Amino acid sequence: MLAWPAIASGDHVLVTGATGSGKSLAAWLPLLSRLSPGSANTGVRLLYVSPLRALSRDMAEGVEDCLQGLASLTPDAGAPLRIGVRTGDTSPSERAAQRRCPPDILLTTPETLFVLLGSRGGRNMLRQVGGVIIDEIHALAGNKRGAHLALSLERLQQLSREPLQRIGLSATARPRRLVAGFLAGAGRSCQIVADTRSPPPALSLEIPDTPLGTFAHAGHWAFAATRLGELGRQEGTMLVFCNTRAQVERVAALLDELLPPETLAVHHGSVGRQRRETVERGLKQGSIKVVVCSSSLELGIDIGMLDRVCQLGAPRAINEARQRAGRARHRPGAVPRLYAFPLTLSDLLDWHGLARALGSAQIDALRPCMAPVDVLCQHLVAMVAAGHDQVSDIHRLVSRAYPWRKLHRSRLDRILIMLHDGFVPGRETGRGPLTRMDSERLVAAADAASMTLLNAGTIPEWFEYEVVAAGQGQRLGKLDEEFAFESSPGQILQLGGQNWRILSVLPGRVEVEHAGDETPNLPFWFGDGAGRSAGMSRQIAALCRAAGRGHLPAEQQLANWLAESRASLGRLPDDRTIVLERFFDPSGDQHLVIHSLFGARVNRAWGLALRKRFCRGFNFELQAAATDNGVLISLGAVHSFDLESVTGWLKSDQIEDLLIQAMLDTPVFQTRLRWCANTALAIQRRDFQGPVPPQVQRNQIENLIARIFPDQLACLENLSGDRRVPDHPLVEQALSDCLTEHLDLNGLVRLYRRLENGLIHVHAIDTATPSSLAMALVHAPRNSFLDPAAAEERRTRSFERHPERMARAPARVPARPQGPRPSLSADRFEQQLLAAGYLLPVEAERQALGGAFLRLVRLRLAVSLHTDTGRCLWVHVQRLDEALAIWPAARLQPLLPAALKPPPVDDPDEALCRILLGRCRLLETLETGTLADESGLSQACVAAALARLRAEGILSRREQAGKELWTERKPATTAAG
DNA sequence: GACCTGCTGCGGATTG
Repeated sequence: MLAWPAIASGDHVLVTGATGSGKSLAAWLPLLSRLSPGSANTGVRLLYVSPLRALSRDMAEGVEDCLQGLASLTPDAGAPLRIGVRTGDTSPSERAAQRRCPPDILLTTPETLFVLLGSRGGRNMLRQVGGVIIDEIHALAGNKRGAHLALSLERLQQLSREPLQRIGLSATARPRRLVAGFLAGAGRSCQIVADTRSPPPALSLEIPDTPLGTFAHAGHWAFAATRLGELGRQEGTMLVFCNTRAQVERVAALLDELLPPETLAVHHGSVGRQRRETVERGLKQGSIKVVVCSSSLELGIDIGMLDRVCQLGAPRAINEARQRAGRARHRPGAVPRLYAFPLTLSDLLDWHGLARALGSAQIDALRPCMAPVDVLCQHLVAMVAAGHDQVSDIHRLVSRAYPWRKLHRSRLDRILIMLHDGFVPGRETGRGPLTRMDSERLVAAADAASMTLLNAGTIPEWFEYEVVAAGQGQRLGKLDEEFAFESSPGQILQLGGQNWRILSVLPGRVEVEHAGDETPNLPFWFGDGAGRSAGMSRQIAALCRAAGRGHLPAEQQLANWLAESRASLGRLPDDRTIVLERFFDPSGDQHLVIHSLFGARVNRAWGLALRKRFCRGFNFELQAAATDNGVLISLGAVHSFDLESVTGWLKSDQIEDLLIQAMLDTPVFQTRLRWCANTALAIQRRDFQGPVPPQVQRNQIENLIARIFPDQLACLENLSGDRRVPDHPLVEQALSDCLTEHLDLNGLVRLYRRLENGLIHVHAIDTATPSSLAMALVHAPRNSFLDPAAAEERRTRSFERHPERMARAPARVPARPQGPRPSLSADRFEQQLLAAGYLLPVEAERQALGGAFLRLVRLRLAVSLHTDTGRCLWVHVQRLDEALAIWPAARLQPLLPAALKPPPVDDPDEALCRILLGRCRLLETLETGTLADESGLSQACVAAALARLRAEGILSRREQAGKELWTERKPATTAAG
């Protein structure tokens, strides 16, 4: 194994390799062999940090076995090495024992390491540490949790009397240099040992008999359940991954009847810990055969060797697919197999993108997490409380941590001033200082140390209701605050695959009892959706580009769908193409879809920025939604714009400012600010009494906002122009989190630069009915909405309410004039004349209707209109008001009595639009030059009216042989599926 | 008519 010499050399080493490649052993063995057994025990010498408590626990057992194996080889080696696990689960008595007599090897989590560094006893334990293993480092390197760990490692390095060797383990780590830099710290070198021999997982696509569509039908679900039941009844164990907790519960309910009793279980983040551990044990021992789970069983904890892994829908990232597939046949050399259950056409496309990525060994790149202020605050308070009192020493230490390698001293000073001010400059209110400057020395507040220990870590808090079994007090799981709030006693709910009857809903707590087989409600949880990864999006876009060039996938349904989409849009969106599609709904509202395959974080940013721009341009709050495949903007009928100009409304250098203003209006900003304030210790999540209740924390965040950011809570009517964002490190951090985590600002700016440089092509098309790609956005789920309007208030709902033809006011519906009725043929001619606006004599003669016209003239229902440019047009008197507005100098023949001659309408532009629309309906296709010529109007005048009709979505334009052709768009129907 | 956002973490030191 290549890792051994690298680790034995004493360098920092990053070891990457597929799950089951033996990289754990490769890291542990050289380090264990170096620890001399039986030496005087003075402290921990080898530290292991994993992102999961359960992983540390499992690993301790594995290392114990390994040590016993080594001991049997060298029986006279003296006292065995002692192993300890320290996490939040460790009992107080065990903690005390570890302090008195530290183990040689300690396995822990990043948060507990921070806590240990924050106490005198913990620091004493850690002074001898010479090596640290960071497991599953990819789960930490790109986020605040990892940045937090990076500072802990620097503090550990300074504490330890030994040079600290760092070993990182990862299944997937890219960019490797970033992860290696993160592991070693600034200015230190790191060897990289990569095992690239892992075979790509095999995919089994499980496609239902009924064709897939935009949505999953009941039949598709039934197919998936039946097939999962078949697979589940086979020999061996099986995992079924779903993308949401709600979906896990739903699948479990469907599978329940298809599998032998007691062999099915549920595992996700809102199932109680005790139940989850029971499920993990049952799976490992084989008593439970099928577990339906969310990503809670994705990372490395030991659940034994699984025979089959299934995925409902499609994973949202390449690494996710790889990790999940790796759960099957978890042993070296075996090819993992993943049973894929696409439920929609878009899932099918995703799986083909994933197959490309897996086949070509692509993995998702981590995004670096740079210098988060809130994380630094937490460490600064802990460091000062632990006795660091010189700013220059602290600056030196902090800037060795990779995320802060560029930290400027003035920036650090500013943050220390904020802590000195108790987060609110120049105010007596708020909490007092956590640390203060006392004649060149830093001094911590009396409660600073305990605050850091009680509020360690960066994982944000979702205010959830605890579900508790009445009487026994057993914690069964958690419910979303909103779901719990809407629940009432007597209702049945399903949680963890079991049914519970609600007995009472108390603040923060729902008491339940077992509820047998009654039909339950399925809970919902509002989480944060990361969206599809950039790497996976690129694969899908590349696949679409190939399809656009005729290289359609072999899978027939997918090929048909892509071909059909290309036919209706004219082009498929891909990595170099954005397609703009506009259509009307049956009530006449306009909708714009930007087909952009760059993923939900880019599209969310795009939608919000456009929404802000529209809002300013039209003074109109419009509805919008964003998914991984596009943006939907719903407008009223009144707003007209040129479709091609849409991308030009934003400029790459204005996007950031627009998005800042857009984000300030959303609840996401307040939540992110609360998370930052929690991490920075500005607002405590826990105190000596236990968790601080949600309503108290919410009040505190409002108070904090009122002091540092009064504009944010001000009445909107008192504000004009942009809101001024205060110069406050926590506000800056919260905004940065909004723009780079919730949204992908940089991704959108890069996309816009490519648009502006012509590297991305824009294709615009007006469609009569939404394309099937657009239908996915028309029916987008509520988690994709970018505005506060509720699901029942969406403009897109008119597609469900009005299956009949698109309602568009006809150009004119004239009342029948009084008087003698003409003959039948004359009647038909009269209708045509009314509808057409005007007819050319040659057109009427061609139909031998000259006689019909003369009869109408005799009845004083029609006239010839001679324009001042010498054209002759036949016009019905009912439309003479419009005609005279357009041709005010025209001469009528025969002359009409004044009483019969109407005054011209007020709006000649509108009149021309109506007349031209009539011509268009008569002739089906119009050409600009011909129209100008026959009417005697200037080409510019005609073109302006046609453009207006197009902007309103009534006409569509195409070019043919250098000519501009116009047709009326067909009415929309409710195309679905 | 359907589809309806993942997971991970969490006192110490002393007294009675």
